Amino acid sequence: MPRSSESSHSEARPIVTRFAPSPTGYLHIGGGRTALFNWLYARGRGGKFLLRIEDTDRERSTPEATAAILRGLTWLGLDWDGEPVSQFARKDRHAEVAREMMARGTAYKCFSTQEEIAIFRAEAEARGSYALFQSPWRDADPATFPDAPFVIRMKAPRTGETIINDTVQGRVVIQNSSLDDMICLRSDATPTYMLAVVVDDHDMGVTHVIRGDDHLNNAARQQMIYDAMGWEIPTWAHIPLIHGPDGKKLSKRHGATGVEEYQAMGYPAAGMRNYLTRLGWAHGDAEIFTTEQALEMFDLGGIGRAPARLDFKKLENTCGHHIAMADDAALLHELTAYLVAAGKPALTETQSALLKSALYCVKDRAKTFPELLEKAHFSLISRPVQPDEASAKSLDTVSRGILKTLTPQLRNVSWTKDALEPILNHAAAENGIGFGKLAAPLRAALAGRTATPSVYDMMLVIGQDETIARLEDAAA
RNA sequence: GGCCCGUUCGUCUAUCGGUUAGGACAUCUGGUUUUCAACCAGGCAAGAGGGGUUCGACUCCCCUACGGGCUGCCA
Repeated sequence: MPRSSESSHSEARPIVTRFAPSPTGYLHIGGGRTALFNWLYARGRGGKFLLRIEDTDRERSTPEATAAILRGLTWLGLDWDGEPVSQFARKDRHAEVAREMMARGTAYKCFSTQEEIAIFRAEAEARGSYALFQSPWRDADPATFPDAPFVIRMKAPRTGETIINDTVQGRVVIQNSSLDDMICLRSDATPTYMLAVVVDDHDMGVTHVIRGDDHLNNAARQQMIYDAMGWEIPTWAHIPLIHGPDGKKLSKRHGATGVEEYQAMGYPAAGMRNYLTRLGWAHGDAEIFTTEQALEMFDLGGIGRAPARLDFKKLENTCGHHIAMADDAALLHELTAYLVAAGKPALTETQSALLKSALYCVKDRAKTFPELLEKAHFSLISRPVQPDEASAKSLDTVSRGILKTLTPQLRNVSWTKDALEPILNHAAAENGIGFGKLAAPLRAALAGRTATPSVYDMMLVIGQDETIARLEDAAA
């Protein structure tokens, strides 16, 4: 089975993908990647990307979780077509399909109670074997039906095999004898996941089901429903889950698992998209690319079959490239959103303006927003500058003396690097020190830090008056 | 237990029977330097193990080991 054959469907039909999370918590990073793959595949081909909230589990579904998932997707820059579909709202349609399956003879009423099933399983276990539950009602005469609650079960074929032609996993053969008659409609007439997902995907016109490979086995059961209804089977693409650095399934103990946590840590969305796209997918040697390029390149054939591990170092590196590539205005805008997400104080107008003019000399040095802010610290502070412990050491008596004689020379110069350079070089030479020795107290005076952008850049960004004032403060 | 999927440098991966097994991140060394970075040059580093098939296997088949998933009136 050649993996390159992406679709058995006609190329003319527009592609429709979907992301279908259950609203039981925040958007997991793995879910975010699944959504991203679906989005890239559809959007890159002029197709539609739909959103469906699988809220049939009324116990665990919450509107807060739905809101968090939508926020997470929005932050990642993934937009969906139309309104999100509530699966629960479609329960009547699901029940209707279950009844139609009965009419077609591909489903039946089962009156076995949960207790009976539990006993059946316990007995099998006691014998040391494992047996699928076989309902005695599968071929029962309706005349014998009791007046009791029932579920509707799929009348699944007991022999033969079901073949999943998966774009990622290849040809997967499941023996029908290993599958039981799954419940489609519960005794309270609500649908199970297995039924609902098939009905909804069919009704929504989904052409490509791209989801985690924890659903690979489920695909066989779902395909049976497609067959039972005579519906066209979508193209399957079961992608491996993301694992933690230790190779185990990604969980809380590995650190952040929620997409919004990454926003709060200060990773730019574009970098996150790039990293997540490359995690488990490759296109030759392409590493750093824009979303437009990703849209252009993304294909199902490039998805690997092995689970990938999250690597924060590479995430940071990727994000660093994207911060450096970003447009200043856009970067400032995202930085502002980051401050909100991280619960940090917003920038004043003055700070925003100065930070924006400082971006050119800090953005290619930062991998995250906190780092960017730290590098740009000099542009955000106001006098008097409070030097940190390390930088204070370079403001000794000798250095202050040098600053004292240097400062007046800065009053009547044009404020350009070309004009400033000879003055600072001369000051260093005059005092018999290297430029590095002079730069240290300047950094302390201008930024209160030892690690800063170039002293020239800082001087140019904060301007002549502020520079002189800060130097005078430090020299005093 | 049964069934299904997976396994290339530490990590993400390229390779789709013939390559000195390539790139990126990380790491190490050197260079540049005004601190931190960035940047430049270079180094280290991989086909889980065992059987086949073949003139030739990372690539195809089988077994084993390890990892993951499913096996619910959860999704």
